[in-house]
Amino acid sequence: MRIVMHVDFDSFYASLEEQRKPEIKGKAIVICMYSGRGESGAVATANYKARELGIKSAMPIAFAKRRANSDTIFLPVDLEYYRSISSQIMDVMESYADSFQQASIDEAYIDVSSCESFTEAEKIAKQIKDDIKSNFGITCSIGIGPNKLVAKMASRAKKPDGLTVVKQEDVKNFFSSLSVDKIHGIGGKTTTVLAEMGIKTIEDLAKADVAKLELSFGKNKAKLLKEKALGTDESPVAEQAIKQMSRIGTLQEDTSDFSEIYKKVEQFATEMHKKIIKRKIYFRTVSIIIIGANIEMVTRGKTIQATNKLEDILDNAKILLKEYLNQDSGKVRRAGIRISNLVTEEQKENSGLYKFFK
DNA sequence: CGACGTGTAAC
DNA sequence: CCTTTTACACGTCG
Repeated sequence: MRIVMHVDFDSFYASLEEQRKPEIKGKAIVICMYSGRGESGAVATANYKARELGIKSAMPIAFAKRRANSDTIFLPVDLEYYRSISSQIMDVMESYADSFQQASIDEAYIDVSSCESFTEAEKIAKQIKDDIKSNFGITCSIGIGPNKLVAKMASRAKKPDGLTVVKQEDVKNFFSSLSVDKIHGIGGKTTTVLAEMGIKTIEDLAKADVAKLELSFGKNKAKLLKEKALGTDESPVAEQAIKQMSRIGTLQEDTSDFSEIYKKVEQFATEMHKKIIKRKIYFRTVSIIIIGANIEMVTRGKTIQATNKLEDILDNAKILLKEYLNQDSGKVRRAGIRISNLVTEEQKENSGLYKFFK
């Protein structure tokens, strides 16, 4: 039996800004991602004061400004700073872990199965919270459960600065009160379809007929939904191998001019190339990502032999972009690049051997 | 089955 | 009025 902890830093970006700018403490704070077109952009994080005004992550900045009052602070993201602090906190947390998994810049799973009991795990959680608070001046919310799914849902149950423990025998009771959209992995679309089937609570979902779920969701997802509703999750706490890498950005203005768009793609490709060389990663697929003036996203990709050369990204991106602009229509608002089908050096060598012996 | 493009979801 | 990055599942095509 495992004991898994999920740690979630409370409105991380906003908390860090508050921490280094004491004069804004106590105010509504909105951390913004600007696209480079004046005030256009989206909200990355809003602190709890700002959330009370109805300002939420992913909301267009223009919307947030309408909801803001004269005391609301708007700041641009400083990702480099957040990343450096995040990595320091991750190091601290990892020191408490039997195994560790960073889930994002502000979330991590800590396997503490070597604890004799949930009570002991809870003590460690308190230590972690104190440790983070005294060393970095921010709070976090922690959930403890028998697996990652339950731990994650527990950490969300009480925020900010929460600590929630859900033992195996408490899972059923903890879940029964919640609506399906509280399950990690069930978003708006799935919730709507489930509601049409008369399934509203996690309890409803746990009792639902799998065959009926399969009609709407397909075999795989139906099974997954059912498992989640029962609080089952065997996935281990372990760092996941990276499978793809992408960069995308907004153009100065909407355009269908090849060289304007390619300039941006080239810039992203160069940055990404540095990263894969440093990490000794090879790729097999190059894709361009295009978001039109209508905000619809399109991707066009091509798979080749494993490589790590910048030239291979650039050449393929160039071809794909030309093809796209030739046939498709409409102006482009945002453009970017993705490499996927990532392989390690070793995997690349092996695929070479396979070819050799074939 | 692999490749490709889209949709859903979470951050 | 519209950000960024990653993962995964599904349908389709050859």
